[in-house]
Amino acid sequence: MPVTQSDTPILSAWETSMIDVFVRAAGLIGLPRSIGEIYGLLFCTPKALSFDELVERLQISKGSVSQGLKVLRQLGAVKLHYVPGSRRDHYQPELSMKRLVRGFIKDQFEPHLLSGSERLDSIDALIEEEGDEASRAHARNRLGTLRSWQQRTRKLMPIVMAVLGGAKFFDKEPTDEETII
Amino acid sequence: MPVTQSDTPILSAWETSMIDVFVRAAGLIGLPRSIGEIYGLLFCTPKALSFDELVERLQISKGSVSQGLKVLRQLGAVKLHYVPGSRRDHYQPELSMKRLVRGFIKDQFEPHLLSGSERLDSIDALIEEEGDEASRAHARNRLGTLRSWQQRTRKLMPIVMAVLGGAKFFDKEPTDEETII
DNA sequence: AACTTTGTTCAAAAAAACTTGAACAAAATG
DNA sequence: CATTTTGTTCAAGTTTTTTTGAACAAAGTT
Repeated sequence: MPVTQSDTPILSAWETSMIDVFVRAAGLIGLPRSIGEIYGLLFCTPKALSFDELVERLQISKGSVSQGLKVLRQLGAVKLHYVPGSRRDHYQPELSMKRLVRGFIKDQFEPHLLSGSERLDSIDALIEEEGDEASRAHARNRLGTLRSWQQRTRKLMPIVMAVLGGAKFFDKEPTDEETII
Repeated sequence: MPVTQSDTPILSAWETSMIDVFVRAAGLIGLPRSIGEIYGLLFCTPKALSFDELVERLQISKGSVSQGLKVLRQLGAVKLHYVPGSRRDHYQPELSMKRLVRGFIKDQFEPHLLSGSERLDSIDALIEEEGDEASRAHARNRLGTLRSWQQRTRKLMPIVMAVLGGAKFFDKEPTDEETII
């Protein structure tokens, strides 16, 4: 008889499905599968989970869990939860969409926007080395378009955060507030 | 003497830098380098470019250009531009940020949101197979959170589009309108 | 202090994504 | 209709990203 994984399934059907949702969502924003799995399982589970429990229930390596939790902590997507009588770190998911989005923007988006501004300035300089004035004029014009896109993106962020924060500037129907914002 | 690529550089310094900006931006939204290069070069160039010109100036394969343009067309990020007296297709970049963002959302985002709704419904069913009521209650609660996130994401999109459309709901200082919206 | 527990690091392996180029299809030209 | 032009497709090759697991560090126990 061949060695099978285990007789008791480690994840229930609904947990597997819900984790799948998070794996896909992770892919959508450019994060690896394992990170989706970790956050997903934490999201499914009522109590805080330890490092080992994540390794065992998800059947992924310690390395993946370690690096995955590191990223999730950086993003503010998981919180350390002290469990009396245990030396292990226990983790709970951040459930506030606003905080999740803010963490993602701060960590993955803003840095690129910032370095983008500097790059645009250096392109500005390069354009002046261009041969004829007609070319320079066109190049400057396009650079201007790019700068306007950057500005608009920057203005958008606070608005997004405001909307996620529960402000209902544009709501047509009232939202039910039984769940966490 | 070894064979060098060419004596005349195919791209100027500012073009290379600006294309680099688009390559990074492409990476940020999960699109391959080659697509960033193609859109970037079109963005830099005053006149419409043909398939062959893209292959030659970017020094990438026909396959990459073909597939890249296919995706860019789907996204509405490039437009076919008829050039009299030429059988070749010529391409120009979409310069409206609003249209670019709409194309991206419609093509890459909405489908996932939609299929997401169906998935959530099927999870709902799976939850009822769960053993004890306490577990089911928690699972339902989390599913509710997920649904609220989805709703909020959906509500956000029209607001984003409105802001990019030039509406200035939240502006503090007036924007200069010399460049394309 | 020796041992155990807990978690991190990082080189190598595996998997996924991207690019290439040759073969092919479609349409225009002579 | 044979030929050339133009662009697509897709299997194979390349590069990048992700995962693994063994070695290691840090801190707690006995």
